[in-house]
Amino acid sequence: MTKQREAILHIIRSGDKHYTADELLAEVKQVVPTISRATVYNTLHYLEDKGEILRITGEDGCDRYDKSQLPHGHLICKRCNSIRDLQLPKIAAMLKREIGAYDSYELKVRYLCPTCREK
Amino acid sequence: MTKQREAILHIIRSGDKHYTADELLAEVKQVVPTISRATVYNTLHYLEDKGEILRITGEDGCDRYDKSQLPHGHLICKRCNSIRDLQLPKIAAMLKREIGAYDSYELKVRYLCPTCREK
DNA sequence: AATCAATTTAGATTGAGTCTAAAAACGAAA
DNA sequence: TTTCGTTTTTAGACTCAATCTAAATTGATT
Repeated sequence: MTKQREAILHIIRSGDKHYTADELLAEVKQVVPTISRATVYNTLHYLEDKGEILRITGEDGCDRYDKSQLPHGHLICKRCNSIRDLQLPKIAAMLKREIGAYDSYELKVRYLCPTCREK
Repeated sequence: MTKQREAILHIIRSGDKHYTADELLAEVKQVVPTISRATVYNTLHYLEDKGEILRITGEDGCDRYDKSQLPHGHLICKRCNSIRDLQLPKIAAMLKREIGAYDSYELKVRYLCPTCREK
């Protein structure tokens, strides 16, 4: 585990933020200033393959990353594109009942987040 | 309704294929050879706003379009990437109960399709 | 220390999707 | 049908997240 990968994983694991690759790049640079964009993507793919993190394909055309390994859905604000985790324990049982065997699911719900609703 | 929009909507509505913008462009050119890429995107956004079609954000970085207006999920084969519609009537009620107000949802389930399972 | 494999780096490249400004098509009203 | 204003289409330039490349660096093993 190189210091670059260590730093990226540490940032993703601390807090509940769902980072884009560019946001991560900016953060990691404070720890490893010479890090390049390619390394961030490289590391994200590596961690995704290992099952350490989860990729969320965004509707605004850029992916975000989630620290959680547990299956869950996402609430995505239609105004600011912020993401919040959404636990729906009954989904898994429902899918198993309706489909039978499956590997994983991805559930994205578009809504207006509390912050944007106030404006 | 212009002939370009008519043609695009007709292609989407005939069959169960989930087209990408580029696939649609190629198809529509056989009917309206002068059509441009911008018109395809323009029309897809127009139809999406009107609720005539549904956009599916793909994990491979390009969107696909679904003729159905009714909210539903998608079964995506992990081997051949084929897409099948998945009707789960109980989802909407569950989401409303858990979240409250929301705009739309997108549910993608990775699985092994019957055809690939045989091999 | 020497060597080979894995990783990082900077910058170029790709490609789906967007933007722009001019041309064309459309619709209403006289 | 002509006129006039609005909407749509068109070709091509542009954007930007993500990928690719090839050279440099780092790491691990003996």
